[in-house]
Amino acid sequence: MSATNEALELIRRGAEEILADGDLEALLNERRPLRIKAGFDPTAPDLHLGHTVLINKLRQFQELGHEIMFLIGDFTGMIGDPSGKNMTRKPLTREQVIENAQSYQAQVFKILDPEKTKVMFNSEWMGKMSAADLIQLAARHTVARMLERDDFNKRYNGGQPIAIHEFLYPLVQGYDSVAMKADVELGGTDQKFNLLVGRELQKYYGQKPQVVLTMPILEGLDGVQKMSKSLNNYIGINEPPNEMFGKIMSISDELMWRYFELLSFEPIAKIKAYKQAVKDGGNPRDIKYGLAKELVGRFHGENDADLAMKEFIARFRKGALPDEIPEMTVLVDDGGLAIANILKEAGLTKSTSDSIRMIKQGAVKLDGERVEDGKREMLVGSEHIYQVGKRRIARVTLVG
RNA sequence: GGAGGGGUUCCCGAGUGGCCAAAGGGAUCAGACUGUAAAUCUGACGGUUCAUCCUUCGGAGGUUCGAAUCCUCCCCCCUCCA
Repeated sequence: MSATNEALELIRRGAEEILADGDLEALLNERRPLRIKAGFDPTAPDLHLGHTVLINKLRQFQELGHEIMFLIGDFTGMIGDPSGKNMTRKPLTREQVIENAQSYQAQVFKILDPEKTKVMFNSEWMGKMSAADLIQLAARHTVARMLERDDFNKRYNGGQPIAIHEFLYPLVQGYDSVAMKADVELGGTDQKFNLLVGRELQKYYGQKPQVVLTMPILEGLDGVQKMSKSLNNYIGINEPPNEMFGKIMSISDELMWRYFELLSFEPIAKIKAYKQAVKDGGNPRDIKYGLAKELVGRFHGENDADLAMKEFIARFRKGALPDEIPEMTVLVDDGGLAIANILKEAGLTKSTSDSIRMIKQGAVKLDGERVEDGKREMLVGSEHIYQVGKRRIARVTLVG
């Protein structure tokens, strides 16, 4: 396989769409570091694995020796991107933008090599643009074409307001490509329209139109809806190793392959081999261990990943207690307190009713022994390990 | 401004005077099983002094022995017309 073909295979991995694929091949054949652009709204500083799909792709380009331009849309952030939203988003203040941008970088450099990443801000050129320039830019696009964009279309037909400045957003994003002389721009599938505007504008400004590469939106833990914080089906990249490991192990065996494709750096051939192994009767669990270890290792280091795996096996396969059990004290008024109440006070259950339900279901253990009677009183001064289900554990001391 | 439809427990959604703490689904949690916090099956899912009593069905009043269900006013959302 030629170097170009090898690169193409890597770049195409997981990609939803590449426009135009032929252009990409031609670019790669130029044998020079390509200028790869990806823009980020400085709004969400709390990244989860879903966000990393795109960043991983950037990293692949980086490894192939291309120049990554990480664009922070500080100027556009002050406008507010309406993509995929049905409502006009409220703009950010200058301070928020700067703060978010820094937090962004700290997280992104867990994947990208900071030495080889150029961080740019679009206020650099947009801030200098005159009103006349802007109107000229706006003249490059028609209302009808803007209305082709799905979300604009829906809102327009649905009688929802579209503010004029929202039309400017794709134009500004497109102009960024001009200012940056981008060879390739990456974005989520929801960004496709905006990315294509970049091609149009580059042509107008006498540049070769950028190749547009869109990446799919990653499904969350449920395997159906997109990963997002508000749906609470996400794995945050700043989550503690044990938590992250457990969450990855909790995805379905089927979803695991999707995560391999989009999140793992293992070569495709190896993933194919895994699939075959499972087909031949191998245990998908063991392969999932590998995925969990790789991802935890990426964000916390190999050591922590090893520890997380050991703890997972000990706890969930062998039913052992975790290494570190949170300690807490519960204040008791008169000598003793019923177990049901202790669980509630210790925060192991939501309410006394919840405690009673859990006990009924056989979920509660006291020093490893199943609790049958929630009314049983424990005395002041006693110290025991209370457990609700497999995951909620605390060493509770009663004090008077 | 006019006409109509609607706001129910985390979400969707049934319920039109007592059998309603409120069907069903989703999410969640637990148990069993297991090859994993997969899959599957079972159960729980307002609070409490737990076979009791209390608080919930947009808000405030009212009718009634009794209301999520009927009446009055108010707030919010949607559809059609102007």
